[in-house]
Amino acid sequence: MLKYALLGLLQYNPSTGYDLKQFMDTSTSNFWHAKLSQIYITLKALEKEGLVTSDVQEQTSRPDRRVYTLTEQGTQELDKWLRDTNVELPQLKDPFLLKLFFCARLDKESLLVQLKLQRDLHQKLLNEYRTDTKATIQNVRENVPQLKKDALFWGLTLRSGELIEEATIRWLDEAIETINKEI
Amino acid sequence: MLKYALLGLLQYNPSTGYDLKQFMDTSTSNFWHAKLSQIYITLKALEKEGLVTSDVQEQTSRPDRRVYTLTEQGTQELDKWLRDTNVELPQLKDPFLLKLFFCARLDKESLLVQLKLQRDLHQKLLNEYRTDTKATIQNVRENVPQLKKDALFWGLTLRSGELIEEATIRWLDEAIETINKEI
DNA sequence: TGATACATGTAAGGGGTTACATGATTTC
DNA sequence: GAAATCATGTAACCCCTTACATGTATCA
Repeated sequence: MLKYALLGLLQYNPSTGYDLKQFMDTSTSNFWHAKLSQIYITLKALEKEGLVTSDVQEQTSRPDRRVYTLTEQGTQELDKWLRDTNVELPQLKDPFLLKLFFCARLDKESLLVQLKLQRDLHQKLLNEYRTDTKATIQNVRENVPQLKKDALFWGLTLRSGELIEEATIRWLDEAIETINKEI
Repeated sequence: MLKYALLGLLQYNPSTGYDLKQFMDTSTSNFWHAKLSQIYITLKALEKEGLVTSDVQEQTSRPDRRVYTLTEQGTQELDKWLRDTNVELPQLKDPFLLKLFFCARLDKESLLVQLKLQRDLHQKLLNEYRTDTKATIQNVRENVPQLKKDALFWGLTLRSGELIEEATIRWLDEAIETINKEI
């Protein structure tokens, strides 16, 4: 799947692994993330498959940059993936919910501390979505005409994050209330 | 993390790997899942760590059952994990959102088909939560007094699923409308 | 007659994390 | 003087998925 994230990002600009990591961290991190080491490995594999090419830009005081470019074949692979319908739901893994499932063993105070901390973290993320992320996308929409349509879709994924964070915060408030009443 | 899922489930009953798989599929699958092969491997590792013990129950017309039991040390490990506060948000990976991020490349019709299919899948899951899953938990709450407190927490994780599915469906409706209007 | 449930496991390979290695430049 | 930024990569390890291997009993 990282494969497609990289192909997708490379359609905008030829980039180094380092660039792609930065871009992911500020755009897809909400629903997709990767470590630099894995990005380098995957880029190498994509080149072997002929989906990207790379050339080295020499630098003096920095390590040389290996810049990857999407090939025609890579573009086709990306399009094929986009058309291929997801017929299943994402199988998410959420360590916090797993823990909560077994929390009958835990004392009330620790429990409330953990729920409130999660609430804070989600609230912070939601605020970030509503300010920074929103502004970044708005900026592209207004100032980079050739990415206007892309920005619409980025906005949809952002809106998903916003609605899910709102729901999560409401749930945590409800859970805190339940615990306070019933334990 | 699967480690803790298994320790947590074993607190209720000594079980085989097969049993644990069944149990996970009907209780935690919403936020944690695993393949049988991985469960067998992890149980073996837990036994090596001294967190569970196993004994074999011979059967005639079926393969023998290897029944795992939580040890005192295992119980302590589980409690330690429960008390250990999650100071970060879950790093979720959602292939559908990743794809949507790049969907400016896709034609409107395919796009709408994919969004509507996702909507159906999420609606089905939500219905399941509201009927089957809810009933199962309610049943334990009313008929198994020693698990009444546990059932409260199971209910909280179910409620999280319900709220998130509702939010997701609302988001998909909104997205479909946006696409219809703006593309 | 074929699928499903029961029941356990191994092997190969993919994907991901953490740690290690290097090293100049810029910023605090 | 220390930390962050830029920049690439390897190695070890862990977790997970898919496929393979085995075999009876029951249900449709």
